[in-house]
Amino acid sequence: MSVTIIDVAKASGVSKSTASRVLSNTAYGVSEKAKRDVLEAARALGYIKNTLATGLRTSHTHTVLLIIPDITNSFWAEVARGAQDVFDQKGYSLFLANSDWQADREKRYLEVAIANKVDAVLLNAPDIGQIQLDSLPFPIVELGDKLVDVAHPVVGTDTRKAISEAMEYLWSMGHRRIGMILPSGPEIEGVTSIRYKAYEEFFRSKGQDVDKSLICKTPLTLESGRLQAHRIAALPDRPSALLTGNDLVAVGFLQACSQLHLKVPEDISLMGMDDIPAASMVSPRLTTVAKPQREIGKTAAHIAIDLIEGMTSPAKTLLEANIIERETVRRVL
Amino acid sequence: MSVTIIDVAKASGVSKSTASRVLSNTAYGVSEKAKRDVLEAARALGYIKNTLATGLRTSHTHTVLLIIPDITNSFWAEVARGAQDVFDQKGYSLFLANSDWQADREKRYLEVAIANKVDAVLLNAPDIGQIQLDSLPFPIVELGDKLVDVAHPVVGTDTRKAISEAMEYLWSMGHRRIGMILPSGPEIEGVTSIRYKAYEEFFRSKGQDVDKSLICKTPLTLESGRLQAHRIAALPDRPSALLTGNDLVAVGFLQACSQLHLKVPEDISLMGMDDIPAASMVSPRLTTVAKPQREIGKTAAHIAIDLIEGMTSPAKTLLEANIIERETVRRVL
DNA sequence: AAGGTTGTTGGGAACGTTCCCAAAAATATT
DNA sequence: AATATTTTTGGGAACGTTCCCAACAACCTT
Repeated sequence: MSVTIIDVAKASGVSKSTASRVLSNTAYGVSEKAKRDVLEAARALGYIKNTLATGLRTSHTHTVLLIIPDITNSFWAEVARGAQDVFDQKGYSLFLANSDWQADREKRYLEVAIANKVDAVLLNAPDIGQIQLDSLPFPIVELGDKLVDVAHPVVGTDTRKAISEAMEYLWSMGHRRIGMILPSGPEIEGVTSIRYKAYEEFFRSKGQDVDKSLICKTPLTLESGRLQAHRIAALPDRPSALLTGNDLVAVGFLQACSQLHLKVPEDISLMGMDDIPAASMVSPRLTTVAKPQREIGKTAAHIAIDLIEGMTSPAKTLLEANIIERETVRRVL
Repeated sequence: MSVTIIDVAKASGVSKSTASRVLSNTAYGVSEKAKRDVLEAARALGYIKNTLATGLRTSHTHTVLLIIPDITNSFWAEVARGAQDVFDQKGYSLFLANSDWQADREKRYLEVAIANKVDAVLLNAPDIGQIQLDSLPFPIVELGDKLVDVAHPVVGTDTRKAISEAMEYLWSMGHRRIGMILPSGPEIEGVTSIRYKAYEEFFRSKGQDVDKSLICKTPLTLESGRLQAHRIAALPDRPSALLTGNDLVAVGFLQACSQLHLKVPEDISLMGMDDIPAASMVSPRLTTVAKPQREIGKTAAHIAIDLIEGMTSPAKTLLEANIIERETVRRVL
């Protein structure tokens, strides 16, 4: 079939042991000549190591599984790309899995991970209990903004800071009545409440009370962005700026605005969150706060590699979002 | 360490041979009782098969490598998703690789594929020679619109038909002067020329000559879309409709239009290609011809599986694009 | 009841590595 | 020159499966 280490050994006139020593660069205690001969023979024969055999023997596969909700979502695609780039560079191969937010699929993929003896797993899996994750035979790095401390490292965005910087930006542009659209649905990881808290905290720091009528919870979809535009347009005393839970909502809002008698940013300023590709394509181009998506993937990958190599790692890494100024926020007097 | 088939065998009081027989459902010639006992023991012990060992023994890993240019590009993300879904459902795991259009990376990944003994490879790799691909120890399915016949199956879009349907659509909306923006750059796979041919052919079928001044070649980016808008706005006798090489160009065009004295679709109709997510988010929402991205991934996966299982497969599968009517094409008299 | 047939079973080798251990060769020490 | 030390080497077992082959049991035949 394919050329094995034994073929290489024979061709270079040494035993498979020595051949293995040089080919797995575990090799100190091998003569220069032997080294050269083996390497030469390997190259000549086009030897490629069978990683299955290596993995079986060493239980070290140089393989990692990435479990994300949906690769089709640009956020996760960026995360995946970031992770892939560093794994690739470090000689690891990446398995990909889309969970579609279904706990049973997440679980099944973890079995795949065990079966394939991966060295580590990166995942976003809000639905899987910690107990289950802790008993796995490989290190885990979680992708998300989890608040609670868990046994494995988590890397995500510093949402609290992101919100407060976005608010500060709007404030600095002269906005005082700032509305907010929060994600509804099951209170996973306390993500909604951390946003709300940051919002409240911001106003408190400015010596203002929060006006609860400026806040609404809704699923973060295009459609609900449109709906909110209609609602807000009809408001007697509408906010001067709006911070939406993600870019999709903001884009939906924008779409509805062109039909309505609402102009952005003249009548209302709009700020999104995530910086999806479309954010720079709609018009006016959407001002938003970009999560460091690719950076999240990269950091998670680095942490995973550290963990694989037996080093310790930070329990929680929260990366900073940054504001992308475009055309949907205007300065008011 | 983990529980092996021998543990299961012991626990159920049979030999590893019988245990293997039932656990690898190669099992006819094993008593009902033994079957039940083994299954029961396996479940009780939480046995998960070591696929490395299986792979080493059988050289069948139930593993596939997908090499695409960039997962961050929604087109490829969709293809990946489609492939993943069917592989997943058929019990295959998917390795992901981003080549960034670099031939050396493509080659390196092929080595990874060999080293990991994958069962098949799906790739888009215009730069890799056929000779290299043909000598690989696993079936290959190529993703792309290749014209020439090659030794392995190709699945892609029927570009010719897509163009001619798009033209027909514009024609049916009353347009007669239809401009086209073609991809420039190295004439890979003859993709540009097939588009041009379809364009020419269409006019010929309508008994018209093509007006070469309506055609331009340019890299398919946002920026060149903007540039083209400026150029076309200044044209003395501008086309009534424009078919762009992809949605990105169309969106760039659209962006520039809002500053210019050019209204879409009132002054000029616009039709994109690909149906990227942003196409439905810009305003006016972009009419476009959608390639069956996810379907391409699925089909390629099915073909790969057929190939793995020793069945024959169609040499070339060209899937149909379909027109998504939105708001950038208007009917003229 | 002896032989034949079918159905079930277990032992052992194999897949391609790595790694332990002991042997051999080279070098240093007295 | 003999011994001690270090360096380099090769044989064989092991990783967890599958699969070939032979052995055994059970059931039919006649």
